[in-house]
Amino acid sequence: MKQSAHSTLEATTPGRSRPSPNLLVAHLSHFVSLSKDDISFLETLCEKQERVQKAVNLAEEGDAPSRGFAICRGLACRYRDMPDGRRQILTFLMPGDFFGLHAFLMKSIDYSIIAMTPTRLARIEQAQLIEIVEHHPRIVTALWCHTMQEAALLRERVVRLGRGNAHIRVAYLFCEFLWRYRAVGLGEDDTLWMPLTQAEIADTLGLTPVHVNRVLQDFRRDGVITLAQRRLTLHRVDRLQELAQLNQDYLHLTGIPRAGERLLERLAPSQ
Amino acid sequence: MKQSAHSTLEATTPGRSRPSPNLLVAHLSHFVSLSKDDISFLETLCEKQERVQKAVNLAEEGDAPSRGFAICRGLACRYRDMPDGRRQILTFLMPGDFFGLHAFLMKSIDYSIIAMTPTRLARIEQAQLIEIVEHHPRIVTALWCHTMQEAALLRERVVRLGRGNAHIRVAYLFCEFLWRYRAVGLGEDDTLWMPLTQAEIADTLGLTPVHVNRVLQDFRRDGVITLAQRRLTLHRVDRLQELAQLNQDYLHLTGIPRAGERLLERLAPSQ
DNA sequence: CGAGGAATTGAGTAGGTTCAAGGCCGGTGG
DNA sequence: CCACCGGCCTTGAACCTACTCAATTCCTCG
Repeated sequence: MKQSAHSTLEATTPGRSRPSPNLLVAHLSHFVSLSKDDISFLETLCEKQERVQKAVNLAEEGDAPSRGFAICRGLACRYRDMPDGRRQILTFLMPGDFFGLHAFLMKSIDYSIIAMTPTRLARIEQAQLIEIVEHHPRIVTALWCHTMQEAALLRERVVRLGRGNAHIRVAYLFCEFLWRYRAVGLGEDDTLWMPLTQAEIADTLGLTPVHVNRVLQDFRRDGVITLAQRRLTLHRVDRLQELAQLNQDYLHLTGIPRAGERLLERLAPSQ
Repeated sequence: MKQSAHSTLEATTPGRSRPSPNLLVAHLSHFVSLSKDDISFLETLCEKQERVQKAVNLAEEGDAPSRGFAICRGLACRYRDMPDGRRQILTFLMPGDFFGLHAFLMKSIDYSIIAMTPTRLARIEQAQLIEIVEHHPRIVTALWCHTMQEAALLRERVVRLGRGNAHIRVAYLFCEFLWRYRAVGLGEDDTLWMPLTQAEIADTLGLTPVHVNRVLQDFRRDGVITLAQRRLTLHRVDRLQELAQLNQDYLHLTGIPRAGERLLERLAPSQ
């Protein structure tokens, strides 16, 4: 029942006809359907984007959390440096992702954030956070869902690192990228932008660059992927997905259940 | 600056003189100071406790999320079964922990929960959740912090699984137990209740029972720990902590920063 | 006292690391 | 236009940590 639910990857966008061109809207709309007002608020957010070069640190371990951001373009990651010089990449921040909105509850953050490519982000000031909480309850709900999704992604990571071999881990990472890109309307077919170097993949999956390289060779030899010039094509997505042991909707994109909606309406009436 | 911050373990209870006998109160008080009203609400919650035997499943992967709970006594865990019969334990639910309160935002849960020992829990009905949101803003805030703490614990897990060898992982697990127990006022000295079997430790850390056994032998030989009859004593906590590469306050127990308090007051006035 | 789960120990194996060298490719400067 | 440089990728060989399989002992509990 559970383990066998490995069906084909689908870009599921329940309650939405087609993904919005604005990636924040596209992402959050998976969780809750937003009002016109919500949408235009998010679009306004994206008007003044900040450009950040590759390899620039957006935050450092130990910092007091500062303002929040939303990623409009590019790729960033949370990571942790180890005493011996190695590092572990924790999570990726992709277009449509938010971060730092809950961080004001912590005195310091336990990870650093770095831009892995040239990146554009929309800063979210306190004033705007307040505006969201006071006037955009559906965005608040969607951001909750976003937080739960992040936690779910971390759990998947733990499972792969704890019980998966190198091939499973790499397959998982590629599927994660494909699914998350599709969730915001990027990566139509099975080809996607994969800006990570093999060393960065290794840092993500707890492997060495050398071994990542060998796994990739295997996948290429088997005709499962093509990867060159930062473009990754997944032929045989089904095979990869099965290898990665991913089940449908692991991103929890199918919206909140009926009971949850009723409860929410009770807690925070939307109109 | 950051990496070298490995000082000695301390049971830090900022803003609170001594931990409350009620473990929910003790836990949440680390994040926000609760009012008398908040405290008596939590105490009332614990009056009708549900007893659950060892090895009983509290939830199954794929289930629609049901009611929430708080753990009053015992130990439970979230876990995931693998297709090949192995399993990965994701997180531990210890006395003072809450779960299922945000789950109503998801259509199904991606993990199972099982009681690892005889456990007592306080069920949290929807009505009570509503009461919390409407009348206990400080509890709401503390529950947010609790969620962030859970995410931080998952990140630590990823780091250990990704970049730590077996010794580091075991050392980390023991430190996590000690710190979390201390956070709710259990485990005064360096001795604590460790109900996990070696197989369960293995399932947590992505190892085999055999290898866990060998690591434990090493630690015993070096006089770092004593472990027998489910009682674990950490002599040389400092050594373990250094091995585990844990920095101070990784549980984020030192309360929310001033700026966060002001923001919260603005968003949800506490009186 | 018996039974079954848990812990322990040994020996052989394998997946991934380490170290090291060489090749590819894009960018830069003369 | 070409030569050089540096980052990234690739490949080989030796090594090592942790796994596998299997047998034995220890505990605990009925």
